[in-house]
Amino acid sequence: MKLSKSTHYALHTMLHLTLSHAEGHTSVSKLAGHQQVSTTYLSKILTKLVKAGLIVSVPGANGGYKLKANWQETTLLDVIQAVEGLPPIFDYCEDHNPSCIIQQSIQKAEKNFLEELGTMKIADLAEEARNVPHH
Amino acid sequence: MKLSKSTHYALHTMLHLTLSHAEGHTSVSKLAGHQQVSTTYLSKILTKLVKAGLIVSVPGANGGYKLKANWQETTLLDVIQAVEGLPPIFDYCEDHNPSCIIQQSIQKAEKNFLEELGTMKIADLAEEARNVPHH
DNA sequence: CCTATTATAGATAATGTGTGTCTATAATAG
DNA sequence: CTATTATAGACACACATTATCTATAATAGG
Ligand code: SF4
Ligand code: SF4
Repeated sequence: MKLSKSTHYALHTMLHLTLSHAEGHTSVSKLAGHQQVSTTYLSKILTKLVKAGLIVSVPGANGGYKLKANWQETTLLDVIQAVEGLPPIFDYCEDHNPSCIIQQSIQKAEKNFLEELGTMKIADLAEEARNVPHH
Repeated sequence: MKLSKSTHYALHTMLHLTLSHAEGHTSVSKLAGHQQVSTTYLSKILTKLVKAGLIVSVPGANGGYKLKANWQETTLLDVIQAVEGLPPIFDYCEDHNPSCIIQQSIQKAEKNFLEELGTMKIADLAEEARNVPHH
């Protein structure tokens, strides 16, 4: 029961891209500079965000990454699922008995958890982060 | 982001012990017989439940496991935390910046998730399971 | 064009965790 | 005393995560 280190990198990158959105593209080397992660490893994670449609990439000189068109709508859930794939939290159960009370109970809690993450917009977090020192 | 297979075994065992609570102790070999798991492996998981105080063990002939005294209060959260340890879902963050907005947001959702699991009593699940075919 | 820059993709390795087995020990009932 | 049962430790295995290295493709600018 955890969120991976990769997800942590992705969330920080999304927060940074949102805060510096007006400045155009940002290269992976600059994005990695804000965290303790290599450029090659971070680039693999960012490619997942690109394929999920959360950010846009431009190769070549002066290229890099920027947020997608309607970036204001992106939520924590979008980023988490882009990196980790679709859940499920209750890993072992392969849905082979829909009437099972254990499965039902955990999936109910899981659903609420994901829905709450789906209401948390990166743009809102960035707005709050402007007012607070960050490391 | 997942719950382990061991947790699955633990939940099924707790459900079974609750359903057959009137019958006294049950040996690990019988409990393992209801699932596809070896006795030695399941016994390690059950020992965690014993140390967490959720069940009681008696060694020796005619020994086995039974639920603790006020077994009606045990929740899904109790079982999960007994097996997996205390969370955290957001693994990488070691609490080193309480003002971080990412940490705050995820911990808020996590707190609600755990609280919901804390309201789900095994005894209630067992009561519902009596009315439904189970595999 | 040519070159520097940048993203992408593949192969590969290191690490850690979950899963599982085997064996030995301790405790209890009869 | 013996059979039964829980507990504990050592160990092995599979798998996912993390990470590095290298090669390739695409773009900007001269
Ligand atoms: S018994 Fe229930 S929880 Fe276990 S695998 Fe089947 S459906 Fe899932
Ligand atoms: S920056 Fe925030 S989320 Fe990342 S490790 Fe620090 S406190 Fe945790």
